[in-house]
Amino acid sequence: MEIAMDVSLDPTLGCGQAHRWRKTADGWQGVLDNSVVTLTQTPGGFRCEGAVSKRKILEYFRHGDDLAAIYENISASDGYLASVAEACPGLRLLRQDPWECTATYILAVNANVKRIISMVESVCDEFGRDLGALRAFPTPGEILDGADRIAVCKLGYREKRFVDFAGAVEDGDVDLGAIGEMDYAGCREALKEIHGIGDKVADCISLFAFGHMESFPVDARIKAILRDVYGVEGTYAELADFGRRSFGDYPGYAQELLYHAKAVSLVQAQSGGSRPVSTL
DNA sequence: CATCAACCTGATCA
DNA sequence: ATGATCAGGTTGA
Repeated sequence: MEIAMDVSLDPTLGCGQAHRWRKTADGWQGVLDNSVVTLTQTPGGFRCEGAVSKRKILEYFRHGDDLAAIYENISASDGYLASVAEACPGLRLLRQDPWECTATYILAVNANVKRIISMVESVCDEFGRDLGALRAFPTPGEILDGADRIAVCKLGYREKRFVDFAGAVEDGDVDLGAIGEMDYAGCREALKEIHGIGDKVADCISLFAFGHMESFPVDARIKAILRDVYGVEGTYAELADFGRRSFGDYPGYAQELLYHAKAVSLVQAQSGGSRPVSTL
């Protein structure tokens, strides 16, 4: 199936917002709507091999986002971001499944990308349904049914949080559908009620699963960029607010671009690290 | 309300 | 080789 879209698969699937995409010789392989799919870049978008509906693909890649308009808006807000946007065309935010996104970001706490991937994969290997080349991300029920085997996944102090979250979803104590109906502030607060979810993870889930564009997650990397490039330091709330009022109408996209720019070492080339550091 | 040590695990660095 | 430090934070005091 051919998908026409303004998108670059490499930064979009490889930037760390989703944790199960792997670049193989054939293209990007992952699981979408419980089907194994392989995505290959084309000039006008990408080709998708696998049993998934076009509707699901378009939804996952946030087809409605007008990337040109978003990049233009962001670029007008800030010179550094303009250079980042120009250097990284086609980076899209994804709309991830709320359950999987929340569960994986509970695992992502205080761990590097490699470790996050290893934890997510081990959870899929241990509990997920066999889909052929890959396994599905497990359902809450599948995790609870095999909870006595959870130790093999080596989740550390995330283990109890992960199983407890599965139980809360299964029991209806956490209603992700209802959280999806909330505005950004409500969504964020509701997510923070869940043990193991703090400011940063709540913002990631608000952005990557619930599509709240005003979310500006501040992790260690973003914090370093705000300090080194913008000379800003402060508490989580202060830094997130700085991001929200500084980068146009799409703070979430701005955050993802800044994050990716750091990944490709643009910060050193652009900042020079000469600006004074101030507090808010 | 801000600060801070403790926390599982695995990788890197001295 | 073996210990310190750190990595996409959160919690609880």
